Amino acid sequence: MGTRERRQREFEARERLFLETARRLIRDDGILSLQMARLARACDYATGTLYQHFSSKEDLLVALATRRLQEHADYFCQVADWQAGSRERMFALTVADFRFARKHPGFSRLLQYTFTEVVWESASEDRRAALQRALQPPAKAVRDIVQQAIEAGDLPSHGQDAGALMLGPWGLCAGIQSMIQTRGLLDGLGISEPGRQLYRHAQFLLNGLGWQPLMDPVDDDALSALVKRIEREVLAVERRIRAAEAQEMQR
Amino acid sequence: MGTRERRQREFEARERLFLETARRLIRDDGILSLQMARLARACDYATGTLYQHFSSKEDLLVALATRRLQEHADYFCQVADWQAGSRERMFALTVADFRFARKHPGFSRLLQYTFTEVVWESASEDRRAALQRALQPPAKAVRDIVQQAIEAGDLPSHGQDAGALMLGPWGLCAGIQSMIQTRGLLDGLGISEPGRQLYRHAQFLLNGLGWQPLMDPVDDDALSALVKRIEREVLAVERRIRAAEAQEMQR
DNA sequence: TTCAATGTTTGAATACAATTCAAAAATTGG
DNA sequence: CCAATTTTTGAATTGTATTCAAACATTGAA
Repeated sequence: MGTRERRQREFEARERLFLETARRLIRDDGILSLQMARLARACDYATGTLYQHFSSKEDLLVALATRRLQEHADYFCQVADWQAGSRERMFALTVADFRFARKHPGFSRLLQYTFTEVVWESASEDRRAALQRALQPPAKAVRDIVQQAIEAGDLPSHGQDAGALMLGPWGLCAGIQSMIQTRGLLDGLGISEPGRQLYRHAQFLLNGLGWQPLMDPVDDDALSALVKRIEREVLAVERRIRAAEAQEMQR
Repeated sequence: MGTRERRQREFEARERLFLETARRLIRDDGILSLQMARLARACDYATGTLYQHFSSKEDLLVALATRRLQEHADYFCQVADWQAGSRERMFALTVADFRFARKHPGFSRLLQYTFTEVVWESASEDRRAALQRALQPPAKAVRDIVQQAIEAGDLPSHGQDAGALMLGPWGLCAGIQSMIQTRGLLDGLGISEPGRQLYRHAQFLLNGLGWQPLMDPVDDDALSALVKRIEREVLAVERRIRAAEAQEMQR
């Protein structure tokens, strides 16, 4: 008797409904104006029901970030599987991350907000753990690229493990993206074309790590060509995901 | 008749009182439990008076971040004046930033929170502009180091201006620090000693930029010695600042 | 089928702070 | 000294997150 399982499935479906609706509300009106009561109403449930799923608003935000991160992660993992040299694939992650942020600006802001003490510490331990779990596949994808690069002789290990080596490219990307997010910040510092700068510095760092083949980050033509090539591939991946999503919708 | 000026001075003094008290309250109880009414009471003023200074709680947080940034900036500018090679000075900024974050963990979290859409966009235009102004001196200090390095032949300009070149080291530092801030995040990814990793990757990036003299970031002894040396100098600067502050207190 | 026990949903009530604003107090200038 | 003006006050207002007692639904034993 699958009553318990059915219940469980229904509960999960309702949670997805809440999260998807929250996402839509945030996309339309911003994080600032998300209200628990409105969200519940928009899903035709009472406020209290929402609290069966999420212990607080912050808890919901972390859950939302986790869900979006999973999509981001799929995207990421597929980029990592791209048939190309290890350095190109590593760089492609930076491009993918940047483009994802461009395409879903709300998500990047939500993630930035999520990792803030105020939100992170107000969420439940379970939600934090779930987000950490969602972080594992993309982290593994990156680590694998690093590992393969070491094994192929493209990257000297420097006596470090793959996790340590990936922190730099990841941190660089996250840091610059976060600056880009903050309206007016880079303009105020007189820095233009931040996306281009991100790409350049990612290449500078890979050069510094001795990741072969070295590339001249200020050879704009070569860099643009590479980004274009990656975008073609990334777009293809995106289309595949979108198709898979559409199929799931139909079910 | 200096009545107006006196008023002005008193108003500014009161604002400082509010900000210093807010800082203390946040240090003791965290950002989460800062309450406008409590803060006003702690300063022996009515809630309404607080709103003469700050248009909202977020406005106050941005003002607070600005004030702390100014201290950070002094620290920074003095590090930049340190008598040493351009590369050592550039790296010293990373060390200074990391140590400042260690010493004032609340500040780093506040800054992270400040640049979040939720806070940044809720603050008044004036406060945002003030924060941007406070960012100019440290930005100039960094730019100057880059500029001097180019002029001294330590760093190829790559046809880029100093602002563009500093974005990488700055972003790397900000990104990794932000990850360190989020409790459990790096542990969950199996990354240990993140401070050490930050230093290493900063060096990798400087190497990638071709900033002379190149250094081996995984020569732990050399790196530790350099950090120790910088800490000695940085500590000296800190003491000088602390002395200046004490003097100001007496006035 | 019936019914007590158990679990779930509801939304009005509660709680909590941020923000406002009318009245009181202080200051100014004539 | 006083009327006009500015500043301060803190209780009232407002907006929302969160709770919880009552209503409703489900289950499984008799």
